[in-house]
Amino acid sequence: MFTINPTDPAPIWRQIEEGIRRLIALGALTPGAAVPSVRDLARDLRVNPNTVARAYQRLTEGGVLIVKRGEGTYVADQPAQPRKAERNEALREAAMRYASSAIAIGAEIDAAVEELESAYDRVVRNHRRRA
Amino acid sequence: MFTINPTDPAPIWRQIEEGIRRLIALGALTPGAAVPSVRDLARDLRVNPNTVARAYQRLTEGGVLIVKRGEGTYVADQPAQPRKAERNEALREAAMRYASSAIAIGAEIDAAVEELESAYDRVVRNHRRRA
DNA sequence: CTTACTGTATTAGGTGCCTAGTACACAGTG
DNA sequence: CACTGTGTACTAGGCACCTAATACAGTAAG
Repeated sequence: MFTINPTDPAPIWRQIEEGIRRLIALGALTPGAAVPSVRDLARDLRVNPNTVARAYQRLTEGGVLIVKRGEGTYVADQPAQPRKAERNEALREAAMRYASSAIAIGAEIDAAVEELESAYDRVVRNHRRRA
Repeated sequence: MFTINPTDPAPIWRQIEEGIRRLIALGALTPGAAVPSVRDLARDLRVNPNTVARAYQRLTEGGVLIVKRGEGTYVADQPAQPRKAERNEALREAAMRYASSAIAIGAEIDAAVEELESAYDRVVRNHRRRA
């Protein structure tokens, strides 16, 4: 599905949460589709089941996933998207972090944009390849 | 000088380290310039002196700062820059994190680029204003 | 019913980060 | 000399995160 980066300062449960959201945004996970069981995904990612459960729980609270207890977890019929204002703010903060890092490294904006486009391509290609 | 984001999952000492590197890259801190004392910067950022000391120590080990014990800390005459290969890798990873987040949010690449350019502008302006 | 799979909850332990406090060695100044 | 301001080092405590192990509740299939 996706990978976990242990060196990333972001908590693993957040990486999983974002990974699921990304797959839905990319269309790799469609409404009603079954999501891997907590134990399966934990084994795949080599992570503790509790960590996966925490991510799933947050996604369920957020209206992205639907849990059928004893049966499994599924993508909601209409996966909830953050409000426009929240999306803009989240994007702005993410851009700010990237810009700060890039400038600290000594990268010009052109290089930063180019690398960003490459990254976008890579994520989309990676998705299509595994799909 | 710069600000600390307590909600950022990145450790504070790393934010400080990056902040100093950013100021040098922007020209706000020139070679030979004095850097705030550990206690002063700690008071400004409302952070424990140990945390600032840790960042300074890493920057000193990296050849970015020079410490004159009992006197103060200064920007090295020729601040060390990471190797080209390392810079590219760091930029690629940062771009990947940004792209992953942006896609998960549901942002198109155009919006991501636009927000990135805004962030770059903001960082540079903010520097010139305080300088 | 038994079995095997779901999600969920609880407890315990280890690690990294941050804070707080204290102490030491060095340099400059009155 | 004493005093102040440097960087540095150490200990102790609290917190978030991750892991590990175990147990419980619900669903489906044999």
